[in-house]
Amino acid sequence: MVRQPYLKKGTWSHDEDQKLIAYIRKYGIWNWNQMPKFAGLQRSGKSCRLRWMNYLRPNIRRGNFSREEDETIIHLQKTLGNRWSAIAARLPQRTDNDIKNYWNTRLKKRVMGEKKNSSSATTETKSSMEENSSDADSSMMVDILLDYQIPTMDDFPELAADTTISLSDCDLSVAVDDHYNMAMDNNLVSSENYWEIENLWGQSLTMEGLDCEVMSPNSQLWLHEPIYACDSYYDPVVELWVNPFI
DNA sequence: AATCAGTACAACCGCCACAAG
DNA sequence: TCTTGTGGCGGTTGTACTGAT
Repeated sequence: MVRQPYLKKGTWSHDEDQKLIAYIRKYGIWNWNQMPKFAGLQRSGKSCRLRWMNYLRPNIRRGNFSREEDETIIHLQKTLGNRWSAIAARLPQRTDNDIKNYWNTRLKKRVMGEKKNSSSATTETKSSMEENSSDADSSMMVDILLDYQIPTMDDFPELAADTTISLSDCDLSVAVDDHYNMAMDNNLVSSENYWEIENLWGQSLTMEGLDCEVMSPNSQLWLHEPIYACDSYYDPVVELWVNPFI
């Protein structure tokens, strides 16, 4: 009988965070299920992934949602439903979990309250809504987001695509996916352009010059996999976090 | 100071889609 | 075609914090 290794649950400690950050910075993301073992973490791959995606990943903005963000979330939730990842893709630096929590704890109540008020007040409806500046502002913001047009390779002549490219799974590609879908719906971009763009993101995220021998016993297995380049995730904030402890 | 209730946020769970063998 | 492994998503729960009593 194979004994399952002990897997820690619950809140992450500072030490665990540092281990995960340091490991990903050094070796990139190759396989969430295998990674914790080599990073010295007694966590499930899922737990590591979640922690990284929702908390440790660079360029994440946390808390203090602006009024524009509030209105954008409300609008997008109205149009897209509870598709938090799709909503997050339209709100730079916000995670789907963050948006979901924010919606469930605050915005939902606010919207419900507004609904109650609006249903009780039967008279002043359409005209007053059009005059409502915050609504107009947020509508404009949503329009801007939905109208966003993806750049083509012509916009980046300095990045002629004759290099070897491997695609990477990252939020940027998710965002590109969503923008692509929107753009395709609006006949703004061809499929050829899409792959050029996807490759463009991929280029900056492939790994280079890693010391494979020290990564893991089965490093050969993942050497060919598309992963985050360690340095592509460089971020001054993470640098601040990591360096004092290495 | 202690306790309780409400709130915000972190994390887990179960399900699904997809790719590879 | 089926099975298995992996990653992603949304719903839900757990936990820490804060303010009221």
